[in-house]
Amino acid sequence: MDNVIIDFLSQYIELTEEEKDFITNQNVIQFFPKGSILLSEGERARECYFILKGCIYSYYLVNGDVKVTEFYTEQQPVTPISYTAKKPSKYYLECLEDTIVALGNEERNAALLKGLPRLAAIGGTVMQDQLADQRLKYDEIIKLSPEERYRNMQDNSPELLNRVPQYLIASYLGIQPESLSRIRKRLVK
Amino acid sequence: MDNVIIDFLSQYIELTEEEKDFITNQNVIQFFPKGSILLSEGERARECYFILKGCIYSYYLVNGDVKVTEFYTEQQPVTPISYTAKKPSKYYLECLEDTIVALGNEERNAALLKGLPRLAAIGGTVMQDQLADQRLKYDEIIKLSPEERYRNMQDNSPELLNRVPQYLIASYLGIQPESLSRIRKRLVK
DNA sequence: GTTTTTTATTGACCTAAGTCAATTTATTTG
DNA sequence: CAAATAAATTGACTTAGGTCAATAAAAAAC
Repeated sequence: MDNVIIDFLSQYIELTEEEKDFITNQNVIQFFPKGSILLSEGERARECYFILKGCIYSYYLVNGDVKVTEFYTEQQPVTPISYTAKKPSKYYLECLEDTIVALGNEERNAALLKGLPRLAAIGGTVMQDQLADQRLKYDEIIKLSPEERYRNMQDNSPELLNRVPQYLIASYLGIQPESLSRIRKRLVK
Repeated sequence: MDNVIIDFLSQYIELTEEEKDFITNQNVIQFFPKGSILLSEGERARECYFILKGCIYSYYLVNGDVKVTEFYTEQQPVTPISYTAKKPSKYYLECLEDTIVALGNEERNAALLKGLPRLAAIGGTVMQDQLADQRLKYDEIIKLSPEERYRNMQDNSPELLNRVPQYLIASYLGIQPESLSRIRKRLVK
């Protein structure tokens, strides 16, 4: 289970066996059952997560309607804006499945960096990658119709489509469940 | 003119007069006339920009159609994905007005950091802010209709609406110029 | 394994945005 | 400042997606 986090870091840096052990021992692992709400609107996040197993999604509640903005799965860091910005969150984080995460917070991350200063160097790169991903996601929404974005999901992340209920996919695409149902019908032809 | 960049940095760090002078002297300032293309699709960006005066916008060309994704104005850093990711750009950067920028590149930024190591500390914060902004922009597009987003622009950045031709605003909102014209007509009532 | 609840589909109708063409208004440029 | 070009508006019509209600299918709970 723990090697998920080692695999992730190994994309950015080569780790010795001792370093891997150190990281593994520092980790605080926690299990959340499906439906657990990790962060609510108005709350200030004091922890960030790295998903070892399971799925988390973020959403806004806009006059009672759920507006999904992201799905996170294995090997993805989940860093709430309210964690870095230190102010109340405007969105929710909820487990879509039973989920196992490695927990981060300020003290623990500081301790990890102290014991393994080489990690500091990759922090910027990870964030750069996240920023680039986020920009590309935004750009895609400007460039493509909901139907085209659904086709992109079929091509690029078909596993998500099986994992996530369709009405949440619809919300993620910015449309109603009925419309997604009709898009799917159009596409099978 | 130069104090634009000092003002920007002062949001994050307090600078002594000597430090301000040092930064000002390090700056490479360049003028680009309206219509200059700073980056083209397929090109690899080797420079990043900080806008002292003027306006830059980024856009994709999708089968001949311009799809605007961002407008940058005074006191904003413009860091192309292709600059950090070191691979060909998928979008264009063009000056909407006569524009004056401070130029950054790897050597110059390294020299700046060497002379003023305290600056390193704020790099992460600037990037965190940019990531948070980018996420919020994305979330807004999921949550709001084109009309609502136009109203948001009226409230939050009315100066942009005067500075930028309407057909580019339409593209930025993800709609056709005709539709924006009709939205505007609806709203005056 | 049957009932209950949740999720997905379908139909009928509505509406915002798209498309294409024509016209008006602003901006450039000589 | 007149001509040329670019930008914005308007009209007529199409279409993708929204809405509301009913039904079907799937999943969860007992």
